[in-house]
Amino acid sequence: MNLKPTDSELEILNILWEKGPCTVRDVHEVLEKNKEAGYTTTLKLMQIMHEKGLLTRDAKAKSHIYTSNISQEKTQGQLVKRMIDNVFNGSASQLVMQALGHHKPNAEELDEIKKYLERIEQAGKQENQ
Amino acid sequence: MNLKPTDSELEILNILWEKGPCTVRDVHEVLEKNKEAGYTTTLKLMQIMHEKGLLTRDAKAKSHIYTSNISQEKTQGQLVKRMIDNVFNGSASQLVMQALGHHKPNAEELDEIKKYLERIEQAGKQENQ
DNA sequence: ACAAACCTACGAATATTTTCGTAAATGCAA
DNA sequence: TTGCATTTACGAAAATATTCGTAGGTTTGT
Repeated sequence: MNLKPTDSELEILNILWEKGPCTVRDVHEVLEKNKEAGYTTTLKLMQIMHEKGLLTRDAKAKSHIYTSNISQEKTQGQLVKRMIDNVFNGSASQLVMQALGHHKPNAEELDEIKKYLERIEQAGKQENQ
Repeated sequence: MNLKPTDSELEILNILWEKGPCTVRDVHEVLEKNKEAGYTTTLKLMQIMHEKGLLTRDAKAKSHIYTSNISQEKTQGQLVKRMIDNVFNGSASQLVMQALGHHKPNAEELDEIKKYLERIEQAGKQENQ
């Protein structure tokens, strides 16, 4: 699936990824904390997302229950890939540097990243033997 | 300046960042390599970008010469920040991992990233003394 | 000077996203 | 059952992005 969720759609996906299956009301209440929005606006958005295949829904209950139909990881991956291509001319490491420069990771995150790098490095050496 | 260039605008900005000041024709010829597009479409886009303040232009020459009015670094930074907030729930390191996972950096890039990380780490230790 | 080529400005059509009002259906409580 | 609250479906307005045609001006070559 070739995905390009809009900003509004992403807001909804984030809620569903975090909270799991939700009614429109559930989602709407979370959205309302951060911004003005009419209930039917949220409803319509989720209906459209359903049409697009971004969400599945269970209509058995009195209120329909929506679930994200795309994985958070895959979506993140595709958006990152798009950004590398469109904004960083294909250079993933440039993106990495920008991300690190802007938002310093804490010690724990640093460790995680370093381990990840070492694994990549080891794999690279293997290939060159 | 609060920036949110669209995909089309980003294509044009990328060209201007790489080639420096350009006429509409210059930009259009590069765009044409990768996609179908009418000349007046490119013209209109660049005019709108000029209105928005994304581009400056010199109308002295027979053909106007456009220049990006926003820095590549700053724009990249803002887009990365937006992605961290909207897609990775504020976690820069998650974005980093995704980026590294998708596009393995070569040895040189790896070195660069590791040095960067070490600098961050040292700075962090200083703070805790 | 004349025509061909090129450039800008501008309006408008098209597409997409976001928002909301209204009507119909459903569930619930008195 | 009757009325109120909630939900869905749907159409359409509003906002934004993209595309292109046409008119009018400038430059260039002959």
